[in-house]
Amino acid sequence: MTAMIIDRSSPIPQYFQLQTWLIEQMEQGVFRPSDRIPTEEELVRITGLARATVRQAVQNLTNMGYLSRQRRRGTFVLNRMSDSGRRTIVGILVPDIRSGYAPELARGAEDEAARNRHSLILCSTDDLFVKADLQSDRLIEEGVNGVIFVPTAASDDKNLRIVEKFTRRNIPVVLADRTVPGVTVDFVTTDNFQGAYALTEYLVRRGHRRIVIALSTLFSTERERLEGYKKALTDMRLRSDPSLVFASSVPYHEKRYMEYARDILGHIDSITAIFAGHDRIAYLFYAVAQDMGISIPRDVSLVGYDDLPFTHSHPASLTTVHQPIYEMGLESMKRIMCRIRGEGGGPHKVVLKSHLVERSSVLPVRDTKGKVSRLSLQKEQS
Amino acid sequence: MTAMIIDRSSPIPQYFQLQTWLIEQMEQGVFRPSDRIPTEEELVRITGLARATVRQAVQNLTNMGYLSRQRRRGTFVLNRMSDSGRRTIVGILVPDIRSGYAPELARGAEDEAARNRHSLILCSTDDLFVKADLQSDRLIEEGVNGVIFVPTAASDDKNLRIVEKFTRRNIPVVLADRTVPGVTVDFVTTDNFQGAYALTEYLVRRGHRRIVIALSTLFSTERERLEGYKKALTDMRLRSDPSLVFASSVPYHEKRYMEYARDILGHIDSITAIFAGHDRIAYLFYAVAQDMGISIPRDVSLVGYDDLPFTHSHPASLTTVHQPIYEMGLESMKRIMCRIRGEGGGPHKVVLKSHLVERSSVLPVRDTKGKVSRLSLQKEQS
DNA sequence: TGTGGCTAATTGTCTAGACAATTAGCCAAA
DNA sequence: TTTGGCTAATTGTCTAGACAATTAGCCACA
Repeated sequence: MTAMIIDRSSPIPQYFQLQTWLIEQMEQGVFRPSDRIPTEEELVRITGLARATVRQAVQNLTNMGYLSRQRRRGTFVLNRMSDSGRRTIVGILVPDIRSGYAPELARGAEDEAARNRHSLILCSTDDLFVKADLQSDRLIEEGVNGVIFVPTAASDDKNLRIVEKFTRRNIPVVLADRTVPGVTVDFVTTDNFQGAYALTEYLVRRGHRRIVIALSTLFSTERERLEGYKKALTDMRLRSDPSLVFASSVPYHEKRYMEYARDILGHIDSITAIFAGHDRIAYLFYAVAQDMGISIPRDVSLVGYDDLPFTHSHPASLTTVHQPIYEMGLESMKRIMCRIRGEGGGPHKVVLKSHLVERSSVLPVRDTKGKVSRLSLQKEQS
Repeated sequence: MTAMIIDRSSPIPQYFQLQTWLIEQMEQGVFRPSDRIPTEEELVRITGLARATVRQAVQNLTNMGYLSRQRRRGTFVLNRMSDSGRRTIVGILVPDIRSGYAPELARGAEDEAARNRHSLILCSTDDLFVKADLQSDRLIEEGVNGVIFVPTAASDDKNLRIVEKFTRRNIPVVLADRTVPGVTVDFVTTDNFQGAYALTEYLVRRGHRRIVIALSTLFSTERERLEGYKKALTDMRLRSDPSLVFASSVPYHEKRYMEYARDILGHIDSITAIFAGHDRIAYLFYAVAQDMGISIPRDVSLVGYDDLPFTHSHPASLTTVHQPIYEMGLESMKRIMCRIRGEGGGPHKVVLKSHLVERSSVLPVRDTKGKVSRLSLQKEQS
């Protein structure tokens, strides 16, 4: 006979014990999808319980979607995998679905979600804490199973509060792109330090010595890029001049950053290259330069960061660092799904590789601004 | 005493009769949210049923979310309204969240949804019927309350099938931007005919006579634009030359359309302006023209349609027609919400106004240019 | 071959009870 | 005031049965 299924002395209700046993049998493949399980009468014989008790257990499992009952035919195991997998909803909190890399990120997450019959709820935060806060309440009400969160431009503290709102409710969170110091959840980013290092190195090797960097220090990504820039300079025996660092403490804002650009391009005599914190900033430089009658790259070289999609079709093609944003969305969703499936363990850190894309916004230095370029000029002349 | 609640001779199960009665009491406000309903024992007295039967009824209602039970305290009526009102989810099916106006559209829909505590599930179809079909199945499984659908590049028939899938299940659908002939649901679009008419008129008034139009006839929007273009020409006493109409039957595809562009720009002598079916096509013309050493607008004028966001920052600023895409998303969501709230009536047709945005991709034609080109064309033909 | 009715298996509905577990609220003791 | 225990109310669990409804599959009959 079967081993004792029901422990009558246990404080756990007997119908519940039977339920658990039935689920176990299904999970271990003893009862497989579309199999018929024992009839109520048989279960009464097997367990020694009253039929009403057996019935309670079976009825519950039916309500929970494990079983399906048909008069006269019996009770059958449903394929719950596909069913429970289907009801998964993941929220994605991005600054603005219209701008930057958000569309690419969302699409990566969406594709991975679709592959697994999950759905993606879209939330734009406009990089504001208040909006993120409201949106996260809504997601919680909606009963999402997980969240992909691009931290806002607010303080670390506030971002942390958002994350905790979810984790307190056992809703897994993955930070995408930007991270928050002190956070204990999974995150997926790219190697911003390495990328910026390579980009700076690229400029220096082409004779650039006075490279302005313009970005916001509000985000971990741009902070890392700044560090990469500094490290590359010191590694190449160049002092990183603080007057060349335009580190704003406000997030990207077209009007505002346009003024920075105007300011920087106003001192064009003292610089040879501009490292824009990301492509949108770079395009602002293009626009402002055109206004001011400055030619890129003839008068000054420019590099960006991100490799946003329209970079390709843009007639003035920008040398930049390609970030695998789509893959970042994909990986974020993969991590969320692992967590939803119940994977434990400390926070995972996924760092994706980015790579330099050489286009035509950088020229080697040819004038009297740098020693190396003077040498190369002499060579060309001779 | 209360009227007879249970009809013991009815074939309707008695627990079910009790259930129905309880729901009625709640809906009629006899038992109101957070009220305590009679205890099982009291219900036994009232109905004359066995406690197990009463229990079955109450338990079912608990499972269905009508009631909440607490040991020793009693059974309480839940506020089901707020619960079901909040659970509104709307799906949005766009070609690709990364491209064209999809981000703007999604954001409009999202903002309107957020204002009403609704959520938006994002689905990209890649303009393919098969994907749209799969995604719509998923949305139905997810139990969405409404759908915003941008018809795919597939046949009208297939798009209709997608729409019907939802309507058969009483899920309201709004078509956004593109419509499908013969469809009987609400739709929101812009006045493509008027916009194209105005744009063509604008070109003609600047002396352009030979205006190539390049677009796909797959979508209602572009078909309407083509009609607007033709009407404007005939209204201005110009014959619309079929050889100037490049109407492709395939959807936008970079490589493919690049060849069209190359082809058209190869015959630049016989034309003075190009009307690109939408901005992305226009940007292809920029790129190809640059390749071929052709200057826009000096050698040929160019107009687009849509006014995609990056139009602004693009250094070669395109004269185009601004479509209120954000508002389109907003209005689509508003219509869906009306339908979800149960508003009846025939299909609503919302047409938003677009307007011409004059930038610098068009130059007036000097008389000689028109004449010369006409002559050269005649030579070629003879 | 098809048809209609019978039978037995199975789940669905229901009764009449018993005892268990939880806990709000009261009351007495510290 | 706080603490701890008691009590009664209420839902939770369980038994042992009965009859109802549905229907797959068989069998007999046309």
